[in-house]
Amino acid sequence: MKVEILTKTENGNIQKEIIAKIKDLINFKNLEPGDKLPSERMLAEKFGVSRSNLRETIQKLEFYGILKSMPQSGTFIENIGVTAINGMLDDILRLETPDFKSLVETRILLELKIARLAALRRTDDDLKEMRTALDAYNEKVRAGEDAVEEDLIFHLAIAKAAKNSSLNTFMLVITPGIITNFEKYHVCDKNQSFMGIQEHEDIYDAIKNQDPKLAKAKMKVHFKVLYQYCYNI
Amino acid sequence: MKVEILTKTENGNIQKEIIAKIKDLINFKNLEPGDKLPSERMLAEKFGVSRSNLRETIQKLEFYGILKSMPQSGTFIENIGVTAINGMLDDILRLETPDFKSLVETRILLELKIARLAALRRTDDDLKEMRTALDAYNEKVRAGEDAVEEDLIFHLAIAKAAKNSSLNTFMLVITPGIITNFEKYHVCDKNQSFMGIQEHEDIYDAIKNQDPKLAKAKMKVHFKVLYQYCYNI
DNA sequence: CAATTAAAATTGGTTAACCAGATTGGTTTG
DNA sequence: CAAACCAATCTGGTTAACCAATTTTAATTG
Repeated sequence: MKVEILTKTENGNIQKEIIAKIKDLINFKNLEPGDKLPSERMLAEKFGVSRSNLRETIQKLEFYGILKSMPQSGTFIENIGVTAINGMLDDILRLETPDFKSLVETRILLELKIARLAALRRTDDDLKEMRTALDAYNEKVRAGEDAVEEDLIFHLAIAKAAKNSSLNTFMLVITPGIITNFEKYHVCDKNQSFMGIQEHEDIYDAIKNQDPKLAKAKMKVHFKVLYQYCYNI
Repeated sequence: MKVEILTKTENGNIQKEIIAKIKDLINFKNLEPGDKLPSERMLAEKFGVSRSNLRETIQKLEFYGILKSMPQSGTFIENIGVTAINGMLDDILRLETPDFKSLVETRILLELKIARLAALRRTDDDLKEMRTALDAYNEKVRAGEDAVEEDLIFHLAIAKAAKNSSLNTFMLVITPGIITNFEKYHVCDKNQSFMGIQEHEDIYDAIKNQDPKLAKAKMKVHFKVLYQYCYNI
């Protein structure tokens, strides 16, 4: 029931080892925020790992805002306190690969908010894109074909209309794991797709009429089956 | 008002160019899901970029579940339809660096859900960790010192208790941007910290008593000031 | 002795060479 | 003729050499 996302299954362990060693370095050597880390070459040798692996790990910690590499200068500890850094590093080390349940739970949360925001912020162009996606979906379903992709496109169109780039990014990050599991466990069968037509139209209408409460409610209906399924798996 | 997160400010543009070229390749050469991409060396030359840049981009698309590299074998297109891939690639290309407003909006959404889940799922160990973090926070505030870090640790402890790894990851991803902006715009002044003591205690009590609704409500109170601030910036 | 400047060493980033394993095509063999 | 096998080749991953810019050091000069 594990999903390969947000963590590299391969280098994951070696990366975690490196992160732990960096944490030790910061604590043991009493490095303070703003201080410079030893050079990549030195650290790679000290840790007994390749420089490329070390660089990948540093990039990951840059992504989490803990380190910052300056070209031809060095890698620095971001200007947040050592307590916070320790807490975040512990969390990163403890992070597991999200299971399907986590993904679905999170997706529903995101999509409910997105529906609300989309109803509030959608432009006419957004609406047009949603309509196009929805038509493509309906056509596929009526033809009795698989429409998981078209479904996805519709939901991404809504996300775009919500005008929140963080939410958009998270939707994208979550999506592949969802799709893979859908296909693996055959979550979407034909019947559900047919029900989906009306549910999608309801969501679309609510967003069109700029009714955030209704949009969220209709999205909730849409996810009800998925929600229950996810909790019985 | 831009935050350096979720996108590399530097190689961002070159990466987007590469992604666009990969998209063209898939569409123009009619590559289907499951197909193998040309080798890294070939693509690097064809695109006129360095192999390392190409590899970084491929890893990013692997992260989004669009490509999959197999050692000593090749890079393959994941088994999702070409429509979905096009939609996702478009989205990735359009992704902006989240602004502060997006971050705060998303953080509040995540934290409200997290508070609810934590109240439902917290173990006694979780509670102990939260208590420790909270004590550290209170002490700092009462001493008149800055307590942004201790605040963060407390919130991360709640997130841990929510037992949802996706939500945990997203909190971590969002956090650095929030901290940076907090410091930049002096969001947290001493008065707010003092109010924070009671607010935090309320959240803690609700989670301790396993009252999800109250936990969410108290978290909402806690974020009210931030929310308003965020919408007036 | 202090200020200046130039050169040498150090830095992260990039490029090219190398590696082990998977793939492939042709050859051999039953 | 088909199946088994082996070597040449191609693959992503790794390592080492290289680059340009920065930082440090030391020599020079007023």
